[in-house]
Amino acid sequence: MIQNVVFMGTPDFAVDTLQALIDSPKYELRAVFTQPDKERGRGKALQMPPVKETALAAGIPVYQPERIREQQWLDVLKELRPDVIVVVAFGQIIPEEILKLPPGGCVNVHASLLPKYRGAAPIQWAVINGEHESGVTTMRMDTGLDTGDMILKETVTLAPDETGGSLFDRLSAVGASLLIRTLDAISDGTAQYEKQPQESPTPYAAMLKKKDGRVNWTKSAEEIERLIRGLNPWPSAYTSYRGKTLKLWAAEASEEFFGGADAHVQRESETGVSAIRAAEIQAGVEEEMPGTVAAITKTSLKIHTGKGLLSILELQPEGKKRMPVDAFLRGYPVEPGEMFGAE
RNA sequence: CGCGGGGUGGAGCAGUCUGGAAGCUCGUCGGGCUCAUAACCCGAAGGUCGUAGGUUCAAAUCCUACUCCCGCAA
Repeated sequence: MIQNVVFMGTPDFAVDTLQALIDSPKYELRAVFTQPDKERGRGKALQMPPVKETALAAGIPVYQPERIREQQWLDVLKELRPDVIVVVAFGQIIPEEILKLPPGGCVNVHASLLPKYRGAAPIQWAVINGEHESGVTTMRMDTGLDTGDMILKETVTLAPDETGGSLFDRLSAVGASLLIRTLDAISDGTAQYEKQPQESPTPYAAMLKKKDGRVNWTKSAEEIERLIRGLNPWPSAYTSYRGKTLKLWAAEASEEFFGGADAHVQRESETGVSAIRAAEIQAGVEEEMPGTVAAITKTSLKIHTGKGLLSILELQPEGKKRMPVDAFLRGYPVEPGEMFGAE
């Protein structure tokens, strides 16, 4: 039987789950732990984490430890006497003493089908890697990173045009309901704990850095397209054009080729990319280099990649708003053979 | 006071430095051509040049303040 709950979380993803707890009549939310306010935005103004805003609006006490592992916070938690601690994207490693404190344990909501995509950015990486399905897993935390015993799981199917943002929203909602069901199961003693395998079948889903969004044009058009979707809306994929940053918001891989390029495609599939590429370089066919403009019409812009053409659909020049590609082409006369991503 | 770019007909841009008739590529509307078109030809409408004030014979352009949008950084 559990009643008293303490919540730990920080970003948007945690808000749906927090709200579900606030709305739940069965559980009493004793306190919310979140990261300290940080300087954000252009003005350098101090801004509170989304979780804090939601908690304050609901009148829940908020604690913002700089370091949760310090003794004082353990003391605070002991006094709160939580039956269970719910952790959703908190952003700090929780020490073992706290993990062991609540009788019901520390329950984590993770946005992937564990053991796949352990780490801080499972949503984006699932899209980037072209997964056809992903989901949310709840688990009882242990000292490893996302390695605890799994309790409940819910699968969602990824749409062909799924973006990091759209999947984020869906999994956020799924996570909220899954957590409540998980608490119910723990509370009435029906929860089943399933051990995870030691090894994850996927690479660790590391926190995304701005730099991860830089497009490597030697990758295939499909891979680049997935990167653009996975990093939309944050941190966004980008390249450079005429010395300025150019964000890419939407694109599609295109098998379409033009004019004499058809011959190259045929040969590429038979003899391999590198041989053809070498021959082309030798022949001075620079417009075939990855990153160069392959074809332009009034409403489309196709760029050579390591494999196939990438048709840009929506982009955003530095200092401008995002715009569809046809609008971009009206004001920025792109030349065939011009290079993207050159610096 | 973190750094920087920008606000010009419906869209995207040029023009600002070197003040002197509002421009380009599109879109829209009307007409023509075509089997056909996000094609081509002819014609038209549509703008307080972000706001307020200042300098000047004259301001999109120079000066001041304000406001909104965006990129970087965090």
